[in-house]
Amino acid sequence: MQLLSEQEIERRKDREELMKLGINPYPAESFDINVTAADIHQNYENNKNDYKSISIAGRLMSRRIMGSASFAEIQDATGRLQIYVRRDDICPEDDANKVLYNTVFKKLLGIGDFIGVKGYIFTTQTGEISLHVTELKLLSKAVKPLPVVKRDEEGNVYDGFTDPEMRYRQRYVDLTVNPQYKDIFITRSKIISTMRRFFDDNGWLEVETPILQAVHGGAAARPFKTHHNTLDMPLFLRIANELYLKRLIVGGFDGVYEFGKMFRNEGMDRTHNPEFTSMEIYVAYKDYIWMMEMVENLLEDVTQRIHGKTTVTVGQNQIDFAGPYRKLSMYDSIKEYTGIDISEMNEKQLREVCAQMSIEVDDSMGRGKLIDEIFGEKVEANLIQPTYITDYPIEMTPLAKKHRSKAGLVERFELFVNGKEIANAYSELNDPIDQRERFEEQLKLAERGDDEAMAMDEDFLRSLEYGMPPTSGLGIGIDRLTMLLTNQHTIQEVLFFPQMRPEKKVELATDADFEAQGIRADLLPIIRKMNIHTIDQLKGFDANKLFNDVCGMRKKLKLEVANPTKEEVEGWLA
RNA sequence: GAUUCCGUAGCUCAGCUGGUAGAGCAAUACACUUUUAAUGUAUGGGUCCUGGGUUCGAAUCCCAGCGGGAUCACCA
Repeated sequence: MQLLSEQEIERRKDREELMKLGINPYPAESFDINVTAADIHQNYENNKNDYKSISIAGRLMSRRIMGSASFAEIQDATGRLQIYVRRDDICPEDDANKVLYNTVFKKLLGIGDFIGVKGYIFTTQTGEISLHVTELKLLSKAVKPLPVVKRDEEGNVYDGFTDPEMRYRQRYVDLTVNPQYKDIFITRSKIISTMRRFFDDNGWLEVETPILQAVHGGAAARPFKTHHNTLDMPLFLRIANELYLKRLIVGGFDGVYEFGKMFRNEGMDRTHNPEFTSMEIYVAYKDYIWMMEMVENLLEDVTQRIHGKTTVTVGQNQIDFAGPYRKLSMYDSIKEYTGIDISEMNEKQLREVCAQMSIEVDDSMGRGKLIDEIFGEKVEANLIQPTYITDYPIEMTPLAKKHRSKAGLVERFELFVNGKEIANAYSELNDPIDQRERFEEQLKLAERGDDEAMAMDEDFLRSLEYGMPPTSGLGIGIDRLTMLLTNQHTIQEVLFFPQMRPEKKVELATDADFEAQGIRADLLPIIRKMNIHTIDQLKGFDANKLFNDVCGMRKKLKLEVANPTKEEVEGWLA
């Protein structure tokens, strides 16, 4: 049971009328098309002979009716095409009433309906490439009115469909009336397909690893918890897939990668969605130095493919993805942007530095976390052009190998672009004894109250004990990368269906529900008109008031039905 | 989670210090054979987010709730 607006009722009537005329508003058979709107606009001028017998389908997006001829626009997946519909061209000569034009096209079709049309392309007097329609067929009737977004020749938008809530909740409407947003998703798809091809060309294998994990490892984050009935055990939605991909390197693959959803049970805002897409890749016999060059080649390839060049405009900035990128160690970056050398400082001294800079810290933070806070506060936002920050303190990074020459550091880099982290990579830790100690350090942090500290994964340790070759690993957040390359500043714009709170749905009572309460069917229009749509609303009334109001509304609506008796109304509320 | 702004017709939005809700587009009806966001004339369309409170009277003021945006905190 749903409440319908005037226009929705009207369109449902149109649907019925079409059926009465013997026209199926939802025909089953396919409608063959031989051209797209974009093709016509690009190629008609130079190949006019090729456009004399075309068949195209799309959604009716506007109509301008002038008596026995009309202009309208249809929109297919590639864009819009104006169509010219003339009564005597689409109606059979023996139909005196010209039903297809006068009734079907003018009255029973509306904006949003899908139609298929055949005819020939011509150019109107005002110079618009248009389709002169000789055949018209309804393909699907829309019973909800589409918002009408208008644009003039300068591209100014009138009556835009702009409310973010409606755009995200009803993405299908957004994509229909704001087709420019499709480009974001097309680019997103190209980013992924370009990366996939790049990896495949190198002989690395695309793999899939478990999303349901008994131990959630590989990252510092709070997980979603679920339960498996047959096993009667808790399972977690993965927060990372790193430990599984490394098991595959142990198993003998030279290179494995996975594009996949990760799930983190944390805050939501314009850069965080509870599920997000990550790409992780692990390549054997390589280190993080090698990985830097690989990332440069990868991002050059991706930006070339989507923009035809390596420079991308993001907000006010022009960012160049051609390598090599600037490299700066974590300590040097802090020195550069704060003037303070923290490389030799212990936890206590770091706390003092944080206090000086009025950076908020708490007791659960160890040395690594404190450095990360300083970096996040003072350095990160300054890294506009692609910059590798390298050589992180060991405390921050339990899965990376100790630095080959610098004590207390690990071989890790993060790539920062436009002030945001885009990629994270290590020379992977493959010493099982060292790895166990690092996990134990994490457990100590957990005891101090760090609820994101990593859990011990015994099976992963066992795999390392069998031996993992030296390996370099990389993770890239696909949503964030897409935001960057499409110049969007919210993650919701690069996700088709960002997570939203559920829409509140009021359970409306049906006519039968009201009749079950003893209300006569002929009184129902009165009840509805009084905006009583649930049994609870009805029962909230005082019998006297309800009796008076119903009789009053009957009079107001001038309905030819008998008033209920006072006893009748009391019966409804019983 | 905190702060703040917002929620009015299918869509985009007005609505002043409280007095029975307005416009444009869309819809409906009539006229119109080459129009370009926008032809003309007429008509219909509302749970002013929900629930309380103040008041003779609430879209408007107050409180609570729901949903969303923005900023901040945490996280990728």
